[in-house]
Amino acid sequence: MGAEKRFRDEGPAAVTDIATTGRALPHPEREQIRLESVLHALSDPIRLEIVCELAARESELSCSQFDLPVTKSTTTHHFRVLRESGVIRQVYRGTAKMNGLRRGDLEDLFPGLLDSLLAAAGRQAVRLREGG
Amino acid sequence: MGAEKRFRDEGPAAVTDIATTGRALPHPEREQIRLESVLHALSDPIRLEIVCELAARESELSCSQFDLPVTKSTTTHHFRVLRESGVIRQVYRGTAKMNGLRRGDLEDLFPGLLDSLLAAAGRQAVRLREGG
DNA sequence: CTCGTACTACGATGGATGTCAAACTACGAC
DNA sequence: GTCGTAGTTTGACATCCATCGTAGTACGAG
Repeated sequence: MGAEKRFRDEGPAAVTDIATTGRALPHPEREQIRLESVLHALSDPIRLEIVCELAARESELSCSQFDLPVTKSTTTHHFRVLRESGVIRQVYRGTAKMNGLRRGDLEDLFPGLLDSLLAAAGRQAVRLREGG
Repeated sequence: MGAEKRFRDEGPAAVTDIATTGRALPHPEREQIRLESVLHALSDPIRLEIVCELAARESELSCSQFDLPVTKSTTTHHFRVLRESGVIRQVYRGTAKMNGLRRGDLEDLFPGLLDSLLAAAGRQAVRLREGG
């Protein structure tokens, strides 16, 4: 699927995002978010877990607060997929990178979808835990 | 992600599925359906289109009734992914292979999810058509 | 039995994807 | 400035995946 290549060549001049600290991160606009990309992003167990965790706590979480069974570079990769698909918003705060669900945008584009997905994931988690 | 290999070695003796004609097709049981697999299946534009079409007409459709921009072998591939993920049920009727959504099973496992997904897909189709 | 239709199976292929290790950058604290 | 923490980048690698073409199988009609 044609994932648009993105560039990180902005010098210190091009700070487009209003982050609390430097370093801008490319996010798709709400209108650019594609359902297929969202579904693809959530079709990976680790990314689904991240999103569920993010939904459970209402607040934003830094990448390091997740206990994931992969290395740091893989973690970076998964968070980037989630961001570039439009599922989460990432902002630097000092040395930490805070992650938050883009609830509003997703609800606008696909009403009810995120909640259904989270409910489905929760249900399955229970089902798998009970079933052994 | 680990798709369980399946076999098609049942001789003329093992007709497990109650098809109108021979040839059985392996389907996952309802309890075996995984959310991640469903999302992965639907994250492909062609497969999403198939599912939308299948939902629009309430009836079952044969593979050849879809006008897809890929060859026959690729079409076979996509239908198999949908079947093996538990999204559709396939049954042979004569030389045709009829496809139907597994609405009941999916609703049982993930209440409301399929409708949200279909609504989201429909909404996006409208949005993309209008936006050019 | 033969033929046509509908679909499958089997490679092959180019591109995406998940994973890691190692080296690197950015920031806050001291 | 130096150090440690947090996250990135790069390159490598194995696997997966969508796609195709060609050859093959299954079934109904004649």
